[in-house]
Amino acid sequence: MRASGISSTEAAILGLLRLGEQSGYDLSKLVRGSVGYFWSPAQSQIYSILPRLVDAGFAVRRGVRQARRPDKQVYRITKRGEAALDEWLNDSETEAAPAKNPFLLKLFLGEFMSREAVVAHIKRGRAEAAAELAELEQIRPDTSGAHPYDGLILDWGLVRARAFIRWADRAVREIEASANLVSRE
Amino acid sequence: MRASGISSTEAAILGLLRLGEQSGYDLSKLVRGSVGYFWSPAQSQIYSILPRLVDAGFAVRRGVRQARRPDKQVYRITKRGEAALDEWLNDSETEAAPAKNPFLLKLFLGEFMSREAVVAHIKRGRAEAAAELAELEQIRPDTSGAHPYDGLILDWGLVRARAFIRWADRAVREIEASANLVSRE
DNA sequence: TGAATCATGTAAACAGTTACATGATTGG
DNA sequence: CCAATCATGTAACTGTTTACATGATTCA
Repeated sequence: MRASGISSTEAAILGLLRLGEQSGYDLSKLVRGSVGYFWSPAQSQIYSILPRLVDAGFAVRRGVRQARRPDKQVYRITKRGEAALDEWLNDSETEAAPAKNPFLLKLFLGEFMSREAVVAHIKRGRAEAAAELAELEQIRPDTSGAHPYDGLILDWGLVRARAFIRWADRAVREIEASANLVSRE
Repeated sequence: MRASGISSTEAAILGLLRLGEQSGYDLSKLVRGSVGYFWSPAQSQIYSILPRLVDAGFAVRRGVRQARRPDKQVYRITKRGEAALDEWLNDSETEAAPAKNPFLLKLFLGEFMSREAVVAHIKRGRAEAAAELAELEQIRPDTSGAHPYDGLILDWGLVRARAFIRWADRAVREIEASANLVSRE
C-alpha cells in the first residue's frame, strides 16, 4: 500500500538508475546479478516501467547509436526521480514481504503425503539452500565503500542459508526418529 | 510455472478443504491463522478461486440455511480435487519463493540514505522480527498428531526470527562502529 | 555454422490487492 | 448502542509472468 509515491519495483529501478545511466537490457542483467536475490522483476516489466518513469518525469531517455551493436535507449534518473526515490527510502512503512513460501505450504500439507515424500521435500529444500550457500560463499564483498551495505546483505543470506540447512537436518532426523518409534510399536 | 496442474494458491485452498468442509468465510479465517504465516491470499481471491474449483470438478458447493446467521455456501473437496492436490504435492518441482524482499531492497539502496536512516530501518526490521518471535513463542504445537509437521514449521519460524534478530544487532553494531571510525579520521 | 549475446518491445493472460456494497446478529 | 462478527460477493486496478517477434553480431 502506498499513499501516493512509487512502487517498490519502480524504486528498485530508480535505485539502479541512480548507480548510473542504463538501458533496459543493462537493467535486466543487473537485476539477475546481486539484486535479483531479493528483487527480480521480469525483463518485460522493466521495459514497461521505464517509459512510465519518463512520463512521470523521474527519468530521461536518450537514444544511443551503436556501430557493431543494435542501437539502444539509455535512461538517466532526474532530480524529480531522485526526490521520488528519497521519499520511498524515507518512508518508514516499508511494505511487508509477501507471505508466500511454497516450501512451507507443501510441508504444512505434508499430512497428505507419505513420510518418504515429506523427507524428500525437505531434502530438496536443503539441497537448494546448500547450492545457494555455495554461491554466496563465492562472493567477496567489495571493500571500496561503493556499496556499503552489500556485505550485510550477503551476510544475511549466509546466516539464513546455514540456519535453514541446520533446521532441515534436524527436521529429517526428527521425522525418521518418529518413524522408528511407530514401527516398533 | 506449472505444466498443467493447479496453482499454489489453489493447492492451499484444496489443502484446507481437505481438513473438512468450509465456507469462504471459514477459509479466510483459517488463512489468517497459522497458514497465513507462509500463505495468505486475500479474502476476495478465496471467493474467486472457490467457484473455479467447483467448475473444475475439484470441489462441490452446498448451500446451508442458518437461522441466526446469514445463509452460507460450504465447499467440500471431491475425489478429483484430492487427486489434483496429490499431483501438486508429489510434483518435485516446488515453485521457488518469489524473490521479493522490500526490507533487503531498501537496505541495498542504503547508500542513498543517511546512516541514521539505515540504522532506523534495520531496527524497525528487528522490532518486527521480535514481535513475530513473541507471537510464535506463544504457540504450543499440538501433540495429537493431527498436523504432524506444524511443529517443524513453527520451529523454522523461531529459528529464522532469532537468526534475524542476531543479524540485525550485529549489523547495527557494525554500522555504528564504522561511523566512529570515520568520525575520528 | 551455430549458440550466445546484444537489444527492444508487444500481447495476452493470470494473479493478487483494495475498496465497495449489503445487512443481520451478537456481546460487551 | 456500538463494535465486532458472520457472510458473500463484485469492480477496478495494479503487478507480474510467459510467450512471441525481430534481427544483428560475436565467438567458439
